Amino acid sequence: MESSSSARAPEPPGRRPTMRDVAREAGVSTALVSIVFRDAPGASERTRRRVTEAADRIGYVVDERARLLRRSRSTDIGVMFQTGQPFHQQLLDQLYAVIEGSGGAVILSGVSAGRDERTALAGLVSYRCGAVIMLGAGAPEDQLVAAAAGIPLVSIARPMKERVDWVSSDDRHGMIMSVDHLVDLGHEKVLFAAAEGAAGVAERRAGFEAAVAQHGVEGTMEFGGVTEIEGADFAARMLERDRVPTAVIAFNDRAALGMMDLLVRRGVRIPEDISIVGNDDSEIAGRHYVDLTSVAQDTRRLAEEAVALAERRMAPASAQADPDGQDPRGRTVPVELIVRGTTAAPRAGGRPPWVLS
Amino acid sequence: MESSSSARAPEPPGRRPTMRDVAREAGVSTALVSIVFRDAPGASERTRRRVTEAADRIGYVVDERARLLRRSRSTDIGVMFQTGQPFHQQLLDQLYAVIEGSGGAVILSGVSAGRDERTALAGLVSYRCGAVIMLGAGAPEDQLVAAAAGIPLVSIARPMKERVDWVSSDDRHGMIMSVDHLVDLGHEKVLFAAAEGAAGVAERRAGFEAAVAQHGVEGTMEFGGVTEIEGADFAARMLERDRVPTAVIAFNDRAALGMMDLLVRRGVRIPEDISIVGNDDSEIAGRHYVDLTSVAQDTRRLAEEAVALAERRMAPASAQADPDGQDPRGRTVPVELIVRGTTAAPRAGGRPPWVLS
DNA sequence: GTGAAAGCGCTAACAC
DNA sequence: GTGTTAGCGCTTTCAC
Repeated sequence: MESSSSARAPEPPGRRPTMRDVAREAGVSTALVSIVFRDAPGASERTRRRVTEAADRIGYVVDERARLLRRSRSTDIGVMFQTGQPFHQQLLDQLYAVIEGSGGAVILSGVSAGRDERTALAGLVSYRCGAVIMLGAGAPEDQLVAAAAGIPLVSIARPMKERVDWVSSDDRHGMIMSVDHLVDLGHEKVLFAAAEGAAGVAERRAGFEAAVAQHGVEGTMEFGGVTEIEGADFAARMLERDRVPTAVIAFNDRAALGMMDLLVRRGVRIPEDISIVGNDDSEIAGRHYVDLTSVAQDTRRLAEEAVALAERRMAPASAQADPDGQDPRGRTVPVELIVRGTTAAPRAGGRPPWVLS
Repeated sequence: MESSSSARAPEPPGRRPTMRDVAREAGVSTALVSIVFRDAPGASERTRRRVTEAADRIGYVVDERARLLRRSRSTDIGVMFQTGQPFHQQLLDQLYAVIEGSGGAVILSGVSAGRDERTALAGLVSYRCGAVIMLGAGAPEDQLVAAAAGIPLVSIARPMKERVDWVSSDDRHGMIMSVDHLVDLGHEKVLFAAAEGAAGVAERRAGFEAAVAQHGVEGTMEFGGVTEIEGADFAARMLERDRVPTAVIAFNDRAALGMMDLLVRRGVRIPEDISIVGNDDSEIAGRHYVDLTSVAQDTRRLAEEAVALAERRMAPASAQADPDGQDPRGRTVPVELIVRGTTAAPRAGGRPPWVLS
């Protein structure tokens, strides 16, 4: 009893069909089969059909390994992402769409607790990707460059210094829009719950400072973290004080969610007692029962720009778009403030002791 | 000005170093280099070091494509996962650990809005994985088998009928433990907010029915969904009724979270007014400000079993562990009930109208 | 331990 | 349009 195969696909004893088998079955040459499967010019419509039908009949599937090996200069794009990061997953979706939409292939490599960025990059290098797009890379630029062993790198959501291309949201402007919005509502004291070491911290701090200075309102920055639990802890600490701000800008939606969760449980009403602004506009922010005002990143655009950058570096040097040499390494993508239910004008004489007098 | 390379890695004019280059640099044969990089027997410790040092010097990285192509029977394991599914990401982490920990390689393929399971599988097939592990596959078994084109399939968290191996948590038992726990606390009327089409629904329903029958308590099943928003909607509908149960078992943690969120905002206290049990024990359930009683899945064990199954099918037919032919297709992994703060004894004459009289 | 040689399945250049 | 051919970089066998 044969128990090794679990499919009904017609499978000759152990061996997978190759192009040669297809050629024999269709009565043509292997070169023709190759042309058909590459969608290259040089075969009539009728032959094409004849070949694909023969391939289907014997269950042929093109062998990507051989294909890759042969066209030594690969145009596949490697993508390094952090497992469990919702935002990375959104970007992944977009990258798949952009790259595969234009006929390219993507090779994934995850970063997790037991698998660092160097390991992830090494895997990608061993597949000889034409370029690698990194989502939220954390390692120092030099290490990344070294691990990439000459393969061009593009970083999303993590600005780089000089040797790696990057594309990132306009965090500075997002922060300015957030402050503008809160000031428009009448808030006079705004708190930015920042983070440390996270992507875009510097830009957001700068934007915050510029905006509060411009409006002449009181702005303070504290550490609020990037996860739900850090946000919740931050909110708990905040409630222990004598005075609580009327408006808080969280570093991201996850932290905002944690804050909201704890505040609600403590009886603080949002937005009656306090206004909250998130960052990222993650999928959860839009849910009707969360309804969080947030700065939306344009993930589609981020993906597009990153792929464009990657393809530019993959292209042979002769085709480099910028012959002047000194091309900009970074690009910034516009963001948008999505106003939802967690922000409103501060209530005159709100509800002490929650509200800053 | 040379602007094509973004690394300082020593890179001979355009060409990447190959094994031959390493052999020349180290003054040995290519066969020896191959032995060293495969960790195969046949080289002295001294030679090994000489070779690896030479490789480092010229920046050699093994070419996985060629390697794969050459050893035609690949033992790489393909993993198909849904993007944006937190639980899949946890499994992914474990799979990486288990597979790479034992010297194997994993190839990822994501399923998202614009990329269906057939496409994801096709990608894996074209890389000639030795086996594919699917996380939460949704397509009908026949379609999956057809798309796999003869490559053995293993499904995690989605029981299959007969042609595909699977491993799944013991959902039935998890449900029984949940009901037992609530009954122990004194609840006499329990509601199961089930889902439709989700993995393990049948098992959970069966477990629920068996448990309530055994305890002689009143158990009802309704649709509660699998996402936060569905959970919140469910809770809203629940509150509109005259009588509200004292204990609810959510289909998963995400739905439980949505329920809790809405209930808290409406002033219902957990667990004073109502007890909630989740399923999955996702990372968020353990956070102190959520503190959700939940049925924990053993992701490590799920990964291990799946890999074992995959490796068994990859092995040549002669080595099949079960020569009797009729081997069990599915395996079940024990779960554990993690009791946290969202469950407690019902208060005598709770707080109408929330509590079922 | 070494070197030579065959070949994995495909692509691409060439002559027909 | 078609067939022939030479590798891509590696693994693996074999005689030395």
